[in-house]
Amino acid sequence: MAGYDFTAIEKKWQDYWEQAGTFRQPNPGEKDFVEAPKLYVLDMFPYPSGVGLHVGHPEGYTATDILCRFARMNGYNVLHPMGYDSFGLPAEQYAVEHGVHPRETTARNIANIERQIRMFGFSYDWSRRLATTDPEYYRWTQWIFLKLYNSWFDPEAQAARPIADLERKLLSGQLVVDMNGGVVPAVAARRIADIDLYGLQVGQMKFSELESDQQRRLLDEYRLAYISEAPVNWCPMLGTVLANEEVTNEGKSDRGNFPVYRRAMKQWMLRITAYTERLLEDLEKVDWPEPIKIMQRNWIGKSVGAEVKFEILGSTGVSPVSSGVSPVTSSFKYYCDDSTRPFPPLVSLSFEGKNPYPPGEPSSPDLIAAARNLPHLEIPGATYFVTFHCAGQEMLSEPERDMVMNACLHWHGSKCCVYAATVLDNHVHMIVRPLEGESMDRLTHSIKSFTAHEINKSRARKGPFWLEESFDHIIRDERWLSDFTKYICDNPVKRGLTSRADAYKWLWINAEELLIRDSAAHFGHESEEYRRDACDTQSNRRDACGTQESIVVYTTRPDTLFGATYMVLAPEHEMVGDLTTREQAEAVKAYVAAAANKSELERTAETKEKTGVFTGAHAINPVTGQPIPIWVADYVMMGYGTGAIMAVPAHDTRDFEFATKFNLPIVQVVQPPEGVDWHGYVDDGIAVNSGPYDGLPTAEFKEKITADLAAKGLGKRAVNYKLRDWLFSRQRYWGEPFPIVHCERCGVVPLPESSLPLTLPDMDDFTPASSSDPDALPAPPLGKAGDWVNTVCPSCGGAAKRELNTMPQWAGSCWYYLRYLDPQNSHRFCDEKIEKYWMNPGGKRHDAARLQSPMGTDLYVGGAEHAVLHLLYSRFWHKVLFDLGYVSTAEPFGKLFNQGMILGIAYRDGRGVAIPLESIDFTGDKPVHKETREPLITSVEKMSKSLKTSAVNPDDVIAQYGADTFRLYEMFMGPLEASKPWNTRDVPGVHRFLNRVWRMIAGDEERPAMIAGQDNPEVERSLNRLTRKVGEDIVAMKFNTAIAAMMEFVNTVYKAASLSAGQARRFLLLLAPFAPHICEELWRQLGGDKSLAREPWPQYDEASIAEESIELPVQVNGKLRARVQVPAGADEAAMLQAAMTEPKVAAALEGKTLVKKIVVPLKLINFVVK
RNA sequence: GCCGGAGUGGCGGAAUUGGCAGACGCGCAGGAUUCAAAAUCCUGAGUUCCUUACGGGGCGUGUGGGUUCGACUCCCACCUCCGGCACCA
Repeated sequence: MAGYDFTAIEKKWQDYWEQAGTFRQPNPGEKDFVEAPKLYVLDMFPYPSGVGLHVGHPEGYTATDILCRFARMNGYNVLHPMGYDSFGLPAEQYAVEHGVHPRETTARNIANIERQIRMFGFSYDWSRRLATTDPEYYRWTQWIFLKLYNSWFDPEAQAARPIADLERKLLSGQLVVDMNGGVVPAVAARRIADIDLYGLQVGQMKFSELESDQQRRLLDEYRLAYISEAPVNWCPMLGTVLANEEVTNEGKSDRGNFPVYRRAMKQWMLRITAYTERLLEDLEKVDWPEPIKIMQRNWIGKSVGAEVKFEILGSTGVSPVSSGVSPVTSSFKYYCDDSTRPFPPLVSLSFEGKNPYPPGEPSSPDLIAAARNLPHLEIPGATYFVTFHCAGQEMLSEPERDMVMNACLHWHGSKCCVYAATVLDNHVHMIVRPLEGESMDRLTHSIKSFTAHEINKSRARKGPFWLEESFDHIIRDERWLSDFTKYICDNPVKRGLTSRADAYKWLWINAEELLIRDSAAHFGHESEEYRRDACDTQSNRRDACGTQESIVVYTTRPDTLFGATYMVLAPEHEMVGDLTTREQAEAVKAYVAAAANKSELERTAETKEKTGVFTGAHAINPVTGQPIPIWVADYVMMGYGTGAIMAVPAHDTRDFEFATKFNLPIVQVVQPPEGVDWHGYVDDGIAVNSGPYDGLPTAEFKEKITADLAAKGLGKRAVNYKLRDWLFSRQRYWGEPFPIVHCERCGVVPLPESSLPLTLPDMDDFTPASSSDPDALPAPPLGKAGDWVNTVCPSCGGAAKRELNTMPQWAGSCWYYLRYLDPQNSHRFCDEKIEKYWMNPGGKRHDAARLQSPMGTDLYVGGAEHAVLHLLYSRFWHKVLFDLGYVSTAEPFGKLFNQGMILGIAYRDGRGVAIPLESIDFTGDKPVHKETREPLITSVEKMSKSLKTSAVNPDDVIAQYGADTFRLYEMFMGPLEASKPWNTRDVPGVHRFLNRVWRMIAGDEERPAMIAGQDNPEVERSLNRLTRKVGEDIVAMKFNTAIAAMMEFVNTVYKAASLSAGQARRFLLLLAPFAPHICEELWRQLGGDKSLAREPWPQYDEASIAEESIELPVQVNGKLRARVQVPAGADEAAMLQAAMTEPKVAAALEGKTLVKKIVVPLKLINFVVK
């Protein structure tokens, strides 16, 4: 296509801008910095792949460039940088395949993509260019990691604080350690009785009393970056673990489509979950497209519901044959034909069936499970059988068990009498009687606290030790006790019960039998009042101790509790083993093993068909008192809620399917609206079959039952999130190394900041281990760099090994917008003052805020594919930096704009084969194949190389039409946010427009330019209107209509065939942001002596836009009948007059009754007639 | 399945947010220029019916209903396509 010489012009002006430094933007503090309102316009930086630039990239880049050029002409200081997200898997894979070092391929790819980006003439400040692979860049990525590592999330402040603050608070006693290893505020005990021997609330420990090693471990549990052994997505083919986000729906790796398995592995995690609430709340502060906000909210997945406790019933052969109204008042019958007891039973019970306690040493799970069935009661003067679980990190060693046992045996004196104690499988079992005035409730706390203290004092280099989860039971028969005492006395090992097998079995069986008799007798005659007291005591204790004798479920529908007819545990649930009966053991074991071995793919592929297996155990529905079976099924996941559910088949689709398949009872508890079947009805309704709650609407019911359950200690309000902590390590070479060493003596040790950057070692063999075996172990490539791996510990100077994992690709992109602010700074990731200037609104001009956003970058443009991951991760890092005082805004990106995807058009024949453009005849209504004349189907699809017709290479388009045409075409295609097809056949249209502009101002061989000596009045009005329109459209990012308006203007000029040089110049300024090269050239031809990039944006004259007369549409009964000309200032009467006298209108009104006259001033008139 | 977004000429799309549907561009047709073509310039066109013509009427924004003097725009139900999430209790 003939026309102006865009190739030469574009080269000329790109060189000019580069040499003149036209777009270099000085920072505050630099000598050529000028005080002005700021505008920070950010593009999502590209990943420099080997393929080069895609047509999608320049779409967003052109949009931001237009806005930036517009802002400069409006007097803003504009920050508009570009860089490269150059670490990552594809670069490494490409390098592996081609046997070239990723550093080389990355450098090559960057060079190519930068050449392409520069061809477009974008007004980037190239002096701020960065690459995430540059050691001077990732030095600060590592630095931020250290900040994460050295911080914790202070729940009181709801913010990140240095970990040193936590340590200080713990050492000062402001915070103490509770029995679960949690850090809690030290509250003043309400009663003296709640304080234990060491002045703490019962069940708490002072941090300072812990070994230094234990202290360190405790602190590690609170860091924002921590190592955790958690189930992760392991991809053996890629030889790396992947984030959830990098695994596809089909359970394959995002890259390469390899199978991914769930495996427990030690990995670095970032505690993003600490920020869920703030990540959610602060979405209100930013100007983002609502759909993107919704996607982020969905990803975080907050739901409000309740946790409900279900008591477990019968597991080790003890099963109820009848049950009462509540677990507390249930009565039991047991059978037992054990004849090996050393002492005869003191109470006769009816024994049926077989022996639940087979010969041999009973295991702790057996005992615990049995204990769970027994009621908790607080009876004055009773003797108790108590079981504690030792919650240390490892199994106790033999000497430690003795230590614990002795500690328990010697725990007596003023408060209680300890008859016996033993330790078995990390469980402590004791027989204790509180002395007068003491309650067992308080005693158990003291015992825990005391014992833990004693043990922790003497344990070295092991994790902290706690006692938790007590099960205490009453032994009240004095005669039995004396027999027992006699037995102990007769025993060669006095009181110690070290011949555990016999002594223990004896102890247990008798204790249980006595207990049963006691309870039965007790409930036979106790008053209601006493029963309530017992209940209260029970629930209080559970709150304080945590419970293992019950299963806690999370539900968003506590209102359907009466319809919970069974329970389901996730296969990974820790209680599955304990619960399962011997009869079901095989089946459950097999099922759990199978679930663990399934890849994600297999597990999702089976969505259609529910699977599961019965554990043999039952729980008690807390509101109906009915026993319900406990199942294991993989449709319940360990990672969400508590890993256990109450199943309400009547009102949950999945439970309904499951119950139908396994023939479980389905009970309706919600009444749907008229005509709707209640089977599987999941929406709100009216409660039925729900006892006292019948008739309540769902929402109200939820509130009420949650409160009622809480009052009884059976549940509480709970909030859950789908968001999980961020798996932050990869077993790859091409990523940021962790600034961490592992020292045998000191454990995990961070490098000092002064030693950064920790650069990647130069390696010849950086290939990751690849295997098809799901059980292959990760072998990070860095492990092969021996010299690099072996180092000294910065803390003790001893031998240490470096962390072998690298950071994921997201790391570098989490903060690059901050580095652009001050990219050369070698002392700080970014200067404080500079950060404040660019990240906060401000500037002297009154209209500065027109383009600015309230915080962070003023505009961030990129594809919606980053709607969750990158944007969530960045916000998280930014908030941590904000909490620690390194940045001044709560959010990084004030305004976000998502460009739509550019699709390709493919023409396919009947068989679905894509036909190349050359073989298509477009002359008819429908495209047909040139040879076969077969009609072709036009389909719009994602661009890919396989669709011959749809893949577009920017290089080719620019070579043929130039950058200005490319820019203009992509902006003219449609709204920026919409997905739209690239149609190569439309490109010449905008090119033609630019040629028309050229001929209009510069002329060509055949025709002179249209420049006249004076303003053309018609052109003037049109130009004023255009000036307003283009300004408004740019601010609103409606570039397509701005371009259409400019085309209209040019058409007007062609009709008028003249415009003045001044008018031409004003027009060029309007077009320049869109098509800068041609405008610069024509500007020069019209006498400009420098770039127009900083010429003031043209003003328009409001008065000259107004038309003298307007055309008024006239409707009759809503149908357009005519148009009349009225003066612009016409009043209502004049408009009506003009309308009614119009012949066609008059004809339509003829003989009809005029009912109503609608007059919209200067817009329209409508007559309503009958 | 759930959550978003979108359906307007042969095609990409426009419509001041309830007031002239189809701006602008592609493609198409006709004309001018040319020996001819390309390029360029001008003109035409949603569709259908009546009319030789000039003109004029009907129908038209995925489908069906509703609100309104008036609906591409608001409400209800449904269909199709695109994107995201997906056994999240």
